[in-house]
Amino acid sequence: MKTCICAGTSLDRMLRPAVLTLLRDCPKGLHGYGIEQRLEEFQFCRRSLPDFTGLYRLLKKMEAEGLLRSAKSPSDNGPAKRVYALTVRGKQCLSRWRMSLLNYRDMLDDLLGHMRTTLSEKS
Amino acid sequence: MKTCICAGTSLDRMLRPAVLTLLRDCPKGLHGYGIEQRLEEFQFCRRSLPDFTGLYRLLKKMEAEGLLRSAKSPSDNGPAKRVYALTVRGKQCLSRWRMSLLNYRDMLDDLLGHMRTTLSEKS
DNA sequence: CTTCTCTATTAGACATACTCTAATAGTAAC
DNA sequence: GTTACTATTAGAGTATGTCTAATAGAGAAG
Repeated sequence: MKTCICAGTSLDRMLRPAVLTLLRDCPKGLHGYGIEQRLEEFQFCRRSLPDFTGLYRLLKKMEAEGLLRSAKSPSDNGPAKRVYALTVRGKQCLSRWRMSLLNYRDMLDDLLGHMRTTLSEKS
Repeated sequence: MKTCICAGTSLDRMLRPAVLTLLRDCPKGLHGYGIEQRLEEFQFCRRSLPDFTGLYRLLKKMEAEGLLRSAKSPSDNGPAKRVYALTVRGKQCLSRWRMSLLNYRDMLDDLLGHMRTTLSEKS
């Protein structure tokens, strides 16, 4: 039997702002593999790090959207990396994300309030 | 130009727990159209109510998953309705959702903390 | 009777943001 | 040469939506 979504394996839409935050904190840029590893710092990645494939595709998409720029960079201990860094638009995007996530938190609190409300009314 | 996701139009995964909550509070059951209207009470639906098609499909899926049961019911002022009500598994699912959403809120707070942290370090 | 509005559901096509499986390839240690 | 770590990509599938559009009952307005 499949596990129900209510088990809460992951919450979407947190990866983009997390990537933007990591890159803001690392002006020299980061490559996909390095980003993946640093995502451990975020609580929403504790259960399991996001899928590599998905992350790499997201980075390409964000570059196409003008939020990131990238350059190939040779590596000492492996194949060449593609290093991503924030653009000006990426920085603007990050600050808008902060407003949106605050709003999301309010929505979550509201929903949790609805869920609790009638539970206590029933008791 | 398309608007960026950072604008925060909506947050996924809130519809299922909201539907379960509405049905918990209405033991006689509700039909799709009625659920749609009551969703206005939830803050995450303020901007725009979810699409009818999506809601009806969700209800069918949740019934197939054993979370809801349904029955046809004639209507005074329109075509017959399909009235949905919670099953025991649906109630269990709802209480697990509460735990998951509390966890989501912690993850969101953590992410917001990361976003703020280095902003203040920079100033 | 026709048209409009409100009620009520369904179908098809698309978008987004993931996941899982798998392949490819460089470097270094053993 | 096999294993381990680094690094990226491709293909298929899933979950959760959106938009457009069709169908259909019932009551009111003209």
